[in-house]
Amino acid sequence: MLDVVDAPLSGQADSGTLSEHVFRLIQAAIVKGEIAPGSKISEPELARTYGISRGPLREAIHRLEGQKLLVRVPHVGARVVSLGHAELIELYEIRESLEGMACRLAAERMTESEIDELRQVLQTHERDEAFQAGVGYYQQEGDFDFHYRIIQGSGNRTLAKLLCDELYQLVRMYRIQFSTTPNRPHQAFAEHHRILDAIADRDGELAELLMRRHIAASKRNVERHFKSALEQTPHIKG
Amino acid sequence: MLDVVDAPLSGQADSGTLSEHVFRLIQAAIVKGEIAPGSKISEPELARTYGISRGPLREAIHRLEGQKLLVRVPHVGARVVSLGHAELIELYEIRESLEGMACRLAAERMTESEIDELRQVLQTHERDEAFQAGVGYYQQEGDFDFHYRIIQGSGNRTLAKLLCDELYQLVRMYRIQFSTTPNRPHQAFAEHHRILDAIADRDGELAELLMRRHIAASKRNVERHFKSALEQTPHIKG
DNA sequence: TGATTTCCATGTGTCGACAATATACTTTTG
DNA sequence: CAAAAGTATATTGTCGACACATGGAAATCA
Repeated sequence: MLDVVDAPLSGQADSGTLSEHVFRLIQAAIVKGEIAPGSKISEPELARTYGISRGPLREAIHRLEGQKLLVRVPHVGARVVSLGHAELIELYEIRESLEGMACRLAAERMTESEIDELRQVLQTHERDEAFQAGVGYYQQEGDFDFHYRIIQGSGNRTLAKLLCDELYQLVRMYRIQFSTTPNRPHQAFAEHHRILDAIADRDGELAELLMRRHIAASKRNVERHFKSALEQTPHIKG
Repeated sequence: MLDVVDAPLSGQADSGTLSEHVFRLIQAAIVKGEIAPGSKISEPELARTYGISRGPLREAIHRLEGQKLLVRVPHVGARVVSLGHAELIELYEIRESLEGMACRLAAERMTESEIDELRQVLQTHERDEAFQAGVGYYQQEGDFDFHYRIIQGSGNRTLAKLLCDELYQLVRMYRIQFSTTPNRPHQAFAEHHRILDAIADRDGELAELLMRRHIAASKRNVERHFKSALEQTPHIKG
C-alpha cells in the first residue's frame, strides 16, 4: 500500500471536486482581502487563474453569493461585497444577539473538560499577548478561537453552522481590513476572562450579558475605525 | 399594446435567467413538500422535468444547498433536507433570539403608519379567522405576514435578509408539514395582539419578551406535533 | 447457502462551444 | 460641441458531450 499524497494544499479534507476547491480558495482570497472589496469578478480571468473551466467556477460563485461574500447581478456579473457603515453595524447587532444566546447555552451545557480547554485557549493567548505586546493581528485568530469554542460549546449545531460557516467569513473579512490598527487587545482579554468566569460559574444570564457587551464594544471599535478610514478616503465607489 | 403574460408564475420580478427561475421553482417545491424531505434529487430527471440543461440546474442546486434546503454529498448527489427533532428545536431557538431582537428594534423604529398597517394586517386575520374558524392553514400565510412586517420594521436589512430570505424557507417547510393539525390559532392571535400593543406603546423590552414567548410557544407546539408524528411513523430513514 | 468479488449501469463532475445580452466606443446628427 | 444612435467587443448564460466515481446486480468461491 502506498500513501496517497496527491495535493493536500488546502490542509483540510478536500472533498476532491474542483468546484469545492476553488470555492474555498476564492472564499479565502476574498476574506484575506486579496481580491479588493467592490471589485468585479471576471469569470474568464478567474478560470484562467485557477486553471479550471467556467462550469465549476460558476458553481463556486453561486455558493459564495449564498454566503454573502459576492453580490451578483444577472447578465452583468459578480462583485466582491462591500459593506457600508450601516450594514457592518447591523452584522454586529446580529452577532450580539446570536453569540449572546450561544454564550448562555454554553454556560449551561459545556462540559467541565470543555471549560478547561477554553481556559487553556485563553492562557495561551495571554502568553502570546505578553510576548508580542499589542501587535493585535495574531489576536485575531485567537479571538476567533475563543468565540468558536463557545459557539461549539452551545450545543446548538444549527447555530454553529450559521455563525461559523457563514456570518464569520464576513466578520473576518472586515476584521482583517481593520487590522492595521491595534484592536484594543487588553480590554478584549479582560472581557474574555470575565466571560470565561461566568461560564465556569454556570451563570448563563451573566455570560450572555457579558458576551453581548463584549461584542457591542467590538462594534463601537469597528465603528471608530470605519469612520477614520472614511475620513482618509472619503468616497470609495463600488 | 398587448399584455405580456408569458410566465408570471413566480409572481415576483423574474430575473430572466433560467438558473434563477428553477432556483425559485425548486425552492417552492421543496417548501410545499412536493418533493419529499429526505428524497434524492436526480439531476437528469429534474432537468427533464423543467426542460432545461443540467448547467443552470446545478447552479440552482448549489444555491439551494446554501439555503440549507438541500444536503449535498460529493459524487453522490443531493437530498432534500430532513430536519430531526433536535435541529428543528435549534431552529426555533435561533428564531427566538433573532426575532426577539427584531421586535425590540421594530418597537423603537417603526413609523406610526407602519404600525397602523401592522394593525390592519391583524384585523384582516381576525376577520378571516372568524370566517373560517380554526382551519389554521390560511393563518400560516397571515402569521408570516405579521412576522414579516415586524422584521422589516426592525430597519436592520441584513437581519431581514437572513430571516426572510433564508431561515424562513426552512420554517415554512416544516410549518406546512405540520399544517394538518390546527395550529393553535386563537392563542397565537392573542399573542400577536399583545405584541402589537407593546410595539404601539414603543415598549421595546416588552415587545422582545412577548415575541420570544410567542416563538417559544410555537416551538413547544411543533415539538408536540413532531412527537405525535414520530409515534405514527416510528422510523423514517433519510 | 452465504459472503465476496467482478462487472455494469446510472449519475455526477468537468469541459469546450454557441447564443444572448450588456458595456464601451465610434459615428452621426442637431 | 454635445447628445443620441448604432456598432463592435467582451462577458455572461446555456447547452450537449465526455471522463470518472459510486451503487447495485450478477457471478464466483468458500
